[in-house]
Amino acid sequence: MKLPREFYKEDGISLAKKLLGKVLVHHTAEGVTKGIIVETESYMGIVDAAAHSYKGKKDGRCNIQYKEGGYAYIYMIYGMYYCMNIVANEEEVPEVVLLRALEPLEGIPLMEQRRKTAKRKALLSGPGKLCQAMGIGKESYGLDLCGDQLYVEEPEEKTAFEIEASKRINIDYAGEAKDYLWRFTIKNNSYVSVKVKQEIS
DNA sequence: CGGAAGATTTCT
DNA sequence: GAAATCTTCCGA
Repeated sequence: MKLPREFYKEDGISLAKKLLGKVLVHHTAEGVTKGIIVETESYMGIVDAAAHSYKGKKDGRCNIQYKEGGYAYIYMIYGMYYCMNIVANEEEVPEVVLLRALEPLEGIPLMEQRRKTAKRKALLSGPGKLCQAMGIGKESYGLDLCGDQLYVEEPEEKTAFEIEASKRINIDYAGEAKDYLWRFTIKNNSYVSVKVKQEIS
C-alpha cells in the first residue's frame, strides 16, 4: 500500500528511521523495479553544513527541498551518477532523506541489465548504484511520491529489525557536521552499502 | 567565461 | 589508495 502524504511530514531524522524497511517502487517503460530501503541518511538543511540547502540556500538544484514532504529530490554528482532523496517536513523546510541502499525485491533482471552486473549485492548498495538500477534520472526530479510512477509503499511482509545509527559518509568537507549520527541502517542486513567502516566512536 | 570541487564508483 | 569524469557553482 502506498504511503500517504502525511507520512512524509515529519522532520528529516524521524522520517529517515521510518523509511527503513519500506519499499521503493519505480514504474518505467521497461518494467517495474522494487527494493526494500535498508540504508538512509538525513540532511537537515538550515543547520547542516553537509546539505545542499545549508543556511537556507536556494538555487536551481535544491529548490525542490523547500516543497512539502513527499517529493523526489534527484541530483547529479561527479557528473556521472544520480542520487535520490525524499523531501521531508513542511513547505520552506529544507530537510531531505538520502536513500543510500536498497535490497532487490522485484524487477531484478532489469536491474542487472541496467547495472551490467549479476552480483545481487552490488545492484543497489550505494546512492549512485540504486538510481542506475532503478532507472532514476533527471526526468524523475521533483516527482510527487503520492503519484503513480515513483513512490514508497508498505512491505507485504513485515519483518522485525533493529535500527543502527552511525556517521554519514563522504562528507568530510562538512566540518563538525560530518560527526553527526544521521545515517541509519537496518542492523545485520547484508545489502547496505559497502562503506560501513564508520562506527559510533 | 574559466576554474574548482563534489551526498560516488570502480579498479589496482 | 587513486583515478575517472562532467555538471554545477562561484568568482572575476
